[in-house]
Amino acid sequence: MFSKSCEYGIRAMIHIAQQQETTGRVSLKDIAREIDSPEAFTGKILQTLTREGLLNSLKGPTGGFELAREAGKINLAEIVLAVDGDNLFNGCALGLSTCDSEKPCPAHEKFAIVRDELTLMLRTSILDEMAMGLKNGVSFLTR
Amino acid sequence: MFSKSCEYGIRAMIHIAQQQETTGRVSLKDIAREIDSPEAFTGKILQTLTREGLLNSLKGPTGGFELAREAGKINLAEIVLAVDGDNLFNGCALGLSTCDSEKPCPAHEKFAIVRDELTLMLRTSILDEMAMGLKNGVSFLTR
DNA sequence: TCTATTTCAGACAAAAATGTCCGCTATTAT
DNA sequence: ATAATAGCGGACATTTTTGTCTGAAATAGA
Repeated sequence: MFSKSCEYGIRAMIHIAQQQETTGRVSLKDIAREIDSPEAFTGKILQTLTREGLLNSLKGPTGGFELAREAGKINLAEIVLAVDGDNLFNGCALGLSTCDSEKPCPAHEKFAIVRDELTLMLRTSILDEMAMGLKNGVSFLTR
Repeated sequence: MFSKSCEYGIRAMIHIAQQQETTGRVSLKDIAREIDSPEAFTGKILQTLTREGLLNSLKGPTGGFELAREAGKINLAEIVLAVDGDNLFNGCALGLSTCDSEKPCPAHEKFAIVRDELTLMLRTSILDEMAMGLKNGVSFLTR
């Protein structure tokens, strides 16, 4: 569904949202440890998220990452788009480049419905709600 | 969403379903040409589908592939499962190995709903209906 | 200023997915 | 029988994804 990079990216964003409320900026080392991901590789993904405007970063001691906007205004769809691009949202399920409602593939109609629901679900999955769940012990990020 | 292998596999199965009604067995060469896929690679995927019991194959002149069951009794979920495995149906959206309703990831609840709908959509996408759409010019497999 | 810390950038490495090639086997037709 | 055809199996090649390493740049604190 999502690439490994995207999985790490989402987990990192949720962790940052939950962590920065109490401790401010979060370091790569802390993030990688908490979400159980390879540190250097996660660094690359956080760079991407920073370039895409979803994170701010600061170098040096006390440096680290923080959300570029408040956690109530960032949703999963943005993160997926930033890391994996728009293929999940726009691409044909069967990989056809010409598939649209004018010239649909055999799965187009049914697939469009599910994809729209997936898109909606991602757009309505807000970081602060997920961070809240983590804090309350309702959900977990441990593998 | 699906791997390239899976996209080719689905397109091949739909083409076979539509083609075999009139011409019987369908050759790899014909399939690869019609669904615009690399021939040798597609051959590997058809071997998998044959091993998984979704296709029958026959060697030699007049050989080729045919559906192992009638097209009305094969759905997309079976093809996806045969080629890509069960990760799409069972795996955690964030890649956590421990994620379930007991110890859910922050996206578990919302994601489960969409995934169930995707599963249902795949189960109710039947080969003969899609083959029909192709034959009637309602849908297309050309890239 | 000097040092320690932390992110950034680019090169490099390993693994997985995608794709190719070739000889073998089974089957059909002559 | 023999030749031609078409799928099978395994090795090999390429590309993409995933992951690592190193040195540079920026920043904070002593």
